Amino acid sequence: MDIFSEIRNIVIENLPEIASSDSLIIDPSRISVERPRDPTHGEIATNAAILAAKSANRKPRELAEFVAEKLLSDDRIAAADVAGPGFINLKLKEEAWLSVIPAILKSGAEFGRSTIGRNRRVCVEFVSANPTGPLHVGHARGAIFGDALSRLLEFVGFRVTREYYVNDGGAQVDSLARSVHLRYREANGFAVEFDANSYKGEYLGKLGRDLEAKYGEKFVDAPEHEWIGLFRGAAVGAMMELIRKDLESLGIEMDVYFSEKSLYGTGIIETTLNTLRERDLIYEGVLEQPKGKLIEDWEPRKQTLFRSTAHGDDVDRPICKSDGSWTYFAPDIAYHYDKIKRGFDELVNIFGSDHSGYTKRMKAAVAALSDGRVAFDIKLIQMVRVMEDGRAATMSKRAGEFVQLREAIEAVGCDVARFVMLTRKNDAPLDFDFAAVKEKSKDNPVFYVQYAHARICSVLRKAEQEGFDVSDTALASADLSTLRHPFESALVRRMAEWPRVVESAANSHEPHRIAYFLQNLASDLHGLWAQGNATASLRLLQRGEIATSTAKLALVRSAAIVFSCGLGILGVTPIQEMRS
RNA sequence: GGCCCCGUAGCUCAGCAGGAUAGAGCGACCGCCUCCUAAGCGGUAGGUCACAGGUUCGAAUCCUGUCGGGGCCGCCA
Repeated sequence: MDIFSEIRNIVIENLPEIASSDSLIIDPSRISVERPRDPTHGEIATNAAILAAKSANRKPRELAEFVAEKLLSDDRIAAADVAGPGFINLKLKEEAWLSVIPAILKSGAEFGRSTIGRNRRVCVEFVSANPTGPLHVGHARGAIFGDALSRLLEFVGFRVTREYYVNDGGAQVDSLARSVHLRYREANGFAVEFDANSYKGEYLGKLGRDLEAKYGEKFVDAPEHEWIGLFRGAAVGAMMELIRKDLESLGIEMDVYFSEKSLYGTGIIETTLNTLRERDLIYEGVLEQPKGKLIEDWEPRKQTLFRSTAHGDDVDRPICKSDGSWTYFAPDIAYHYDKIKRGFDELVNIFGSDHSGYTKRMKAAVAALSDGRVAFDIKLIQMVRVMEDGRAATMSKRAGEFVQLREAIEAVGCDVARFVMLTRKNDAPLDFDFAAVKEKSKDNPVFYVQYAHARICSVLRKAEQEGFDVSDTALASADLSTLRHPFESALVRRMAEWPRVVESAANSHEPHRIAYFLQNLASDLHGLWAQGNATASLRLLQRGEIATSTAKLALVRSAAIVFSCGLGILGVTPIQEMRS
């Protein structure tokens, strides 16, 4: 049940009649039905008459009056006034708002679920960190964002595949293998001599010792080609195991780990490129030197290029290096072609913001290979600055002094980490402040929301002890007519917005909206609660006032359901009581 | 030189595919516990929405340009 879409439907139903002879042509999606900022403008305002006036060839205000009159006949609408350039400001009967409470109690965690996904299949690719070490806090943001978005999309009716693209085919994993070899030599009693490309992290030490235990000194002085493949495989396997555990500690489970290496030597890349070649999107050519960026040893070279400019990119992109081997772009194209062939209706990629220059060519490739049929969104995740003692900690993977995800999770807990990471829009930088995040106060949004939920659980426990039937079925049939106070009304109206918040968050791929909504909901709840301190009649539990108390319990219980549902989308466990 | 993101209150940020007088938290100031969890609540102060044009009945929101911050730009992924 979404009261806003119901009202919206009524409004639209009442539009065609007035314009039937004049061929009403407006885009229904432009009609807004929403709560105005200013409460003096009613409770729900719509611009429908303003938009319709043009095609109906009538004056907006006049048309608005006409529609308003008709809307009044609906038994949910208490008042319909025309204001400004032709807005229709509606006031609903209190019962119409209150009906959201039994609706929530009856549908439980399903309240707000929608079908806008229409069972379409969407592939959400996220993390995809190179398998060269454990995840750090920066990766965690993308991981949490991707998982929360996946949950959100599932909630609105998409069939979601969570996917991790493992970059196990490039030069980086060779460097990794060499670093492991150094550690292996170390385990054999040799001194390690790292170079600039080495991964120096301690986490490779154990792997070196394991390999020493298995192979002794067999590969200590052996030529690289004898051990590189073996070491690379062992290293990637071990690193992916680390990463899998890190994700697990965040409550994330991927459905598919797709290996880049699996694309090589199978003809898949060649097939993909042939598909593009048939569309005249592959050619041999020479790129110009990028202006404004000095490249020491630049010389024009003939390369195999992808005509990404045909699909909106700024320059065409190389898919072969000068020695003829693939660039990273070639397997990437093949990988996305594979996604398309697997039948996804939509693709979403979560990238670090340093990939911003990569999005256009990727979109060009998907558009070309799917003939524009597959929707493709790329969300760029901005930096996380880890703050400790008021200053930013540094993160450098190769130097091995990055802030490991594991440490952060152990310090603050998975729930806190998840919520905090989702309190910013994806394209805004985020400060992760260890001190603030551990604080148990209003400054900490997680606790603020959790506290609201716990308070409700607390009063429900107490009510049960005092003999109330607090089951959802019992509360759903409560007489709610005593809920008249502004704080109670505010909470009800907030909950009524939940379904549309879910939809807008899902449509825009912005899970942070859920987090913001929950903070507002918590604020409404705490406000109501505190009123009970000053005014006895606003206390939720009142001796002897069974009907009144039951109505209030129904109100807050439905709020608890919304909290629980919203936190569930964020992947955060709602807690029952704050006392530890 | 080009491309992408960002610029909203002292600070950190929301603002829902344009809507009416601009929102929250923190910080500042003033109040609220013999009473369900004060880990909370109420109130006051604080903004030419970077700037200049344009589209529109209507712009923080869309378009163009300027300034400022960040990221990226063949043989790393």
